[in-house]
Amino acid sequence: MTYNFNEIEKKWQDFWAKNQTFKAKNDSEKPKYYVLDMFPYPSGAGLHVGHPLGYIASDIYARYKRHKGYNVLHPQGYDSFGLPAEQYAIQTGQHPAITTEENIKTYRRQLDQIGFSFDWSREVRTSDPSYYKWTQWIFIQLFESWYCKHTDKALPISELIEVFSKEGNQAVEAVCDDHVEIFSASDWNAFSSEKQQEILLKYRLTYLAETEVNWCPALGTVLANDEIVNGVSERGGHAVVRKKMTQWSMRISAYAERLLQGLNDIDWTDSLKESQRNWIGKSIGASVTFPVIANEAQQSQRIEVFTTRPDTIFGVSFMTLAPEHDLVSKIVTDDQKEEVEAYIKSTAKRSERDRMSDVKTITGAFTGAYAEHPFSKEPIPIWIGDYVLAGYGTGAVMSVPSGDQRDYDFAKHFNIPIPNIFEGIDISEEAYASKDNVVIANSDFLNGLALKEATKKVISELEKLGQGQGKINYRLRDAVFSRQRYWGEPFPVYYVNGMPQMIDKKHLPIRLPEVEKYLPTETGEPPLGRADVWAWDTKKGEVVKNENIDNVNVFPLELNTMPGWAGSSWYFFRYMDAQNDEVFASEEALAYWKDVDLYIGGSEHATGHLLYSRFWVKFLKDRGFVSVEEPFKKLINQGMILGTSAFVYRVVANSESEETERIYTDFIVSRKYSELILSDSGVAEKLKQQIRDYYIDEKKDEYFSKPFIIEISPLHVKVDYVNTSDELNIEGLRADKEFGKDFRDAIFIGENGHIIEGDNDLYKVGHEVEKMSKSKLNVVNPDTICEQYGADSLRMYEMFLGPLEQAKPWNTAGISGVHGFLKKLWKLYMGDSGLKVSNVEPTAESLKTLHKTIKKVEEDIESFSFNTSVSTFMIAVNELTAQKCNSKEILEPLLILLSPYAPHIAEELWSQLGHKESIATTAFPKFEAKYLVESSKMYPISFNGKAKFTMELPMDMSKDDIEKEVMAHEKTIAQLDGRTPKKVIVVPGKIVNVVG
RNA sequence: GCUCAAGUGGCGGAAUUGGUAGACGCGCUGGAUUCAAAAUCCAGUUCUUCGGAGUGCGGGUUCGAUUCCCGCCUUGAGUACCA
Repeated sequence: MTYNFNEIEKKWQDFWAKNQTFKAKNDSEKPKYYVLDMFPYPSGAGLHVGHPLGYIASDIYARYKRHKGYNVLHPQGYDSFGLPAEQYAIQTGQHPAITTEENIKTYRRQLDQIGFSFDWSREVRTSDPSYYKWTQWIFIQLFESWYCKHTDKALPISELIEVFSKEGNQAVEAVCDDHVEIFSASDWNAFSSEKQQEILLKYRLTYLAETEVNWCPALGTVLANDEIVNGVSERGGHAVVRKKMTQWSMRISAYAERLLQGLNDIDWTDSLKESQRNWIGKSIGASVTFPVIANEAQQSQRIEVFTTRPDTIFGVSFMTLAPEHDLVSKIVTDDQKEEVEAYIKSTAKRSERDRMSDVKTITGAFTGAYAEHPFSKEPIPIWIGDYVLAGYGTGAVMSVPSGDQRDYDFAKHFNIPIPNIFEGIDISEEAYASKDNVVIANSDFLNGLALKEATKKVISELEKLGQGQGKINYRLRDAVFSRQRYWGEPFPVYYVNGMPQMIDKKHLPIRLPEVEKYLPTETGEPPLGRADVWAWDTKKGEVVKNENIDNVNVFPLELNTMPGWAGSSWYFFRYMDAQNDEVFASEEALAYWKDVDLYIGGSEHATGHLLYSRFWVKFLKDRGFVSVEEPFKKLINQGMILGTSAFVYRVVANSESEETERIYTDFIVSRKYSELILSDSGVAEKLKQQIRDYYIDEKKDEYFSKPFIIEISPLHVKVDYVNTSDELNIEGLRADKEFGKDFRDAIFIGENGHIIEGDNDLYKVGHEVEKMSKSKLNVVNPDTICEQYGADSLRMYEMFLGPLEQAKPWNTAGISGVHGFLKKLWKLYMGDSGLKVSNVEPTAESLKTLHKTIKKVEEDIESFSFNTSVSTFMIAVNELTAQKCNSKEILEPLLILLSPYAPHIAEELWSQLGHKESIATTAFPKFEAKYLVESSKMYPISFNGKAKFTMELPMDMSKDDIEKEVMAHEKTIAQLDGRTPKKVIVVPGKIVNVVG
């Protein structure tokens, strides 16, 4: 009987599905364990071998935990709202729901064929109304909450309204918009409803406000900070500009400190925690107010700045405002007006990207106005400059050129004085930005103080003046929550007199309306502006036709949709109770499953999904909907699997006289030959002649008759046409549907310089390790691998490649190793005539092999070192084969060890051994140390730390006896060559080292 | 610039309470089997001037360092005028 993996794998996948082997129970006596993979977005391209890496690792762990007696929740679903499906819809007119459905089918088929132990009865899709009903519900909860600083948690907005109506807002300590007006209870009660709603928006955890946003014209939508990479959109790489728009925002800044502190209690990698810490960006300093010196035409104004170095306040020689700062237009003098306006115009034109890529050019303008120094009362010129960001702090800085390099450069450029306030520090070349060895000078009452004391002193003096206090600032900004797109969750919001109103929870879900096109309207409204049935009837409690809008009972609905991270910020709770229609998950389910014990996914979600999820969970906890503070107890980032790209080398002729005149020839040379051409002029001449001869009858002949230089242009080719020896399948390449036509006329020159006709020469490709992607033509499809080697081989090979967290290149050739191992394993159990396993007593040797394997595999799984257990299995099978072991007592437990890694073959052999039940919940074998006890040890004998030979000595031999034995050994005498050793180190059970 | 991670054969990688560096696999070489091929099996495979040398480089601690300490270099990832 041979190992027919295709048949076996299909058989067991069907068995698991039919018997619901992996269905998790919500009421179990067993301890719970929740293993989760990051939500996949079902893209049209399907899976490549890089995608399942994390899924395989989590599946191994989930299966292992079942063997260890846990009730395991291991679900899967789809983050199915998103940009790619919508972009495709725009191009083809196809409804995104249809493409999404098709893509999900492909994903499901691909996932199934790898043999994952998912509980599919709990599948969720973010684009499913029964799911986004609860996303909308959470949004409403956020709207109906505010953040109380006093209790440090979110509270219902009704409690805030009660306080307002009883005592106004003077005593309220809330996280809210800056500059909220102070009012009394009687003021509040006298306000109109609109006014009250306007005020409440400044307190709500999700609020509508005009904010400066990142607008991406190409995608027609705003983007959150984490959706922008290097100044361009993460998806598609389009330009992003700054724009003021009215948008929904999430007051995540309220949770900055808790998000930061919570990192200390979770088991995540340091690098991931570090990125979140940087993203939150806590800095401790002071806020300082500088009055603007008023001239007769202007009202008195104040500039508030944030600084981390209040101790350097006497070093301030100018102030700088961001060009967008509100105050600029109010303080600019008539003389400077023209210059300032011109400067603002020129900076507004620069995109975010330009501004970032060009940090060296110093630009700015003087406003003509002056501020007054809090202590010296000296006038300080106020400048504007785009090195000051409107979005950070207050958008204004007190510039201390002696202590900050950017201020220093700005001052040098505009000839502003640079007063030195550091004792014994030379600042003639650069600023002294270090916080070490600071002694303040030329600073009145701060003279002679070190940083810490000076900071303390200056803050207390500022407080006395009422011009400042200690302050903590966070870089974390409130997150923009509106997207001007179609394929996302609709907001459960309608507008009365321009004020947003929540639709009552009982009417949820508010379903996405139909539109005829997925583009913005002609007037620039989002795609939902095209819907005809998109108005809210408050009487009927349903969505009705727009024509019914009367602004009395029927009102317009919100036209924006929610961003991709809305649905993914809470999905892990839905898996606990996926079918519930009454609540997002029942109390019992939430109480049983609590949180995710193990979360595996990519590090690209560090500052997006993983931060937003933590924020929503903290909020849900504050409001009593869940009991956990953090969603993901342990998190592992799997490393990327890189692709091995293949290159052919096209010959390019470049005119000797005019360097820009390049012609791509039809000649494509092999790897080795391409190097030869560049290094050996003789070979190059020969090729030139071949090219001239070839084009002799063509128009290009004229070009090639003149002298030209040969260059080589590497070109990606599909890795599908390259075999394990790097040889290119030329005929296959020419027949390729997509790229074949590019090579139909190509002339291939092989390794030995011959034009390839038949098998007279070989064409070899070059290769390079790059990210696996469609555009680099280096994707390897798991379907092909499963077909040729089987899912078990794929699973084991993905693990065998290297440590889970590290990036590593894929090389299909290497899979023969693990595939050969599985065949060898099969042969250990199955002979030509069937099962070879019997009830014979195992040998001590076999028991030792088994137990050291149990020990190692268990340790490896616990430490997520899956690559080393694959080696361990190989060693075990090699040893047992050599021992000719066919004892059931050995081979049966071995299958349980293997089953998390290669579940199909394990199930098959398990049933061959006579079991009727699945191997999935069989108890993990128990390691027994007694089988590993050794009576002797092969001691390595070292001389000055270098091992020279080994000696077998009893384990229980004393140190002295070992030394005597070693010294008496003939090889020792030969090594020493008559010398007397200074010292002999004997470490029993380890090593002997002879020194001297 | 800052933060984090990582540098070991031709390749993926193994070994860290400091104790025989290169497990396991790929590839390669030779052999067996075969008419031949595939498959399978066996042997070898860090370099070497055969003394030794050797885990990115230079120091240090130690009887002994891939492992610990100090200083550099390189690569990758993230972040970036954050006051």
